[in-house]
Amino acid sequence: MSCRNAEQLARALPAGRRTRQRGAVLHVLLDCPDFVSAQQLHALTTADGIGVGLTTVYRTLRELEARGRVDVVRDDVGERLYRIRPFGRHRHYLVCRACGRSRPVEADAVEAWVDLIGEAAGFDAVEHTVELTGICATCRTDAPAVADDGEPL
Amino acid sequence: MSCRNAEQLARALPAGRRTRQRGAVLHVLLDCPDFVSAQQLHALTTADGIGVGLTTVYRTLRELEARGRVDVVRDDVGERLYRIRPFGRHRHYLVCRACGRSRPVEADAVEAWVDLIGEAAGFDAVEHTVELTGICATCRTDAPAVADDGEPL
DNA sequence: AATGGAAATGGTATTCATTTTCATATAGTG
DNA sequence: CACTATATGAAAATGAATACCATTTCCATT
Ligand SMILES: [Zn+2]
Ligand SMILES: [Zn+2]
Ligand SMILES: [Zn+2]
Ligand SMILES: [Zn+2]
Repeated sequence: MSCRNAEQLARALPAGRRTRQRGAVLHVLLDCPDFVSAQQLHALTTADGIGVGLTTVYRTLRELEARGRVDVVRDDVGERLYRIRPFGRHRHYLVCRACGRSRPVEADAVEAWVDLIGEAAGFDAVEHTVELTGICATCRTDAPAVADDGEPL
Repeated sequence: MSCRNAEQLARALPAGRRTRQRGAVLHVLLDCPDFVSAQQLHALTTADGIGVGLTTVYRTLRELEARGRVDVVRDDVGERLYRIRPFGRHRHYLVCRACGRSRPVEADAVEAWVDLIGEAAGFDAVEHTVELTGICATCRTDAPAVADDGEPL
């Protein structure tokens, strides 16, 4: 596997200690253009020969999530999928249900809306989850255009 | 348990067959002002003496979800929580992480945003999940105002 | 370089929501 | 009433995520 910008980001992640395992998870994560599950990460590190325990993978991801270095979505089964957060600010994604490819979307409008709603309701520490899924143009033309069930949410 | 408007909505739910069990689940659901889990529903119907199998509860909920008669959120553990959808249109909620109470929020802005994003990206059948959590005014004054971890998403 | 204690690791066992299976019961029609 | 597609539900399976805990490793200090 090739390394793109591991050094920069690895240095930008002031977690607890610098261990071989955390490095491995980060390394793999940095080379994943799309969302991956904990299990996939575990398999990938193993394939790399670095071998990180499943427990540690979960722990590292939770750590990263708490520090806001990854974005998290859930697939249709409820499984958590992780992706390195490109910049300081968090992002929201539009994920294709057919091929799984995702693209970040411009969500300033939503961020503003969230602040407004929270304030209006008198809530503190408001957090939000926003997920978009659909069928991308490529998959629509490839596949028989069946929406599986067709019920738009 | 008292029944509020079971008749109206029960008639408004053109599922497959009209069975005692589906009626029971609906009945309980209609009397739940806040989100409940499948397990809770199962317990409630049992407490009512109506006794609906857990399998059937799950099946009924999936049915209701497919027909858009319930809104669904996930708690922090990933567990699904259901709530009868007040009107035809789906709603989004602001849920208190401390007491669990929820209130629907005005989300037209988000609905419009979703349409825009989906169209711009050339995606079909775009679905969305929007969840807001926070600490309500009541819980803030009651509890030691600790944000648990304090990291706003 | 040696040390010591706190932090991190990871194999295994466990939890627990949700799904599958499949034998039985029932709604609804004629 | 008989008949059949449909629904039910107990039990078993699934699988992500967590708990446990003995062992290892980082790293500030001597
Ligand atoms: Zn696609
Ligand atoms: Zn956001
Ligand atoms: Zn509250
Ligand atoms: Zn919506």
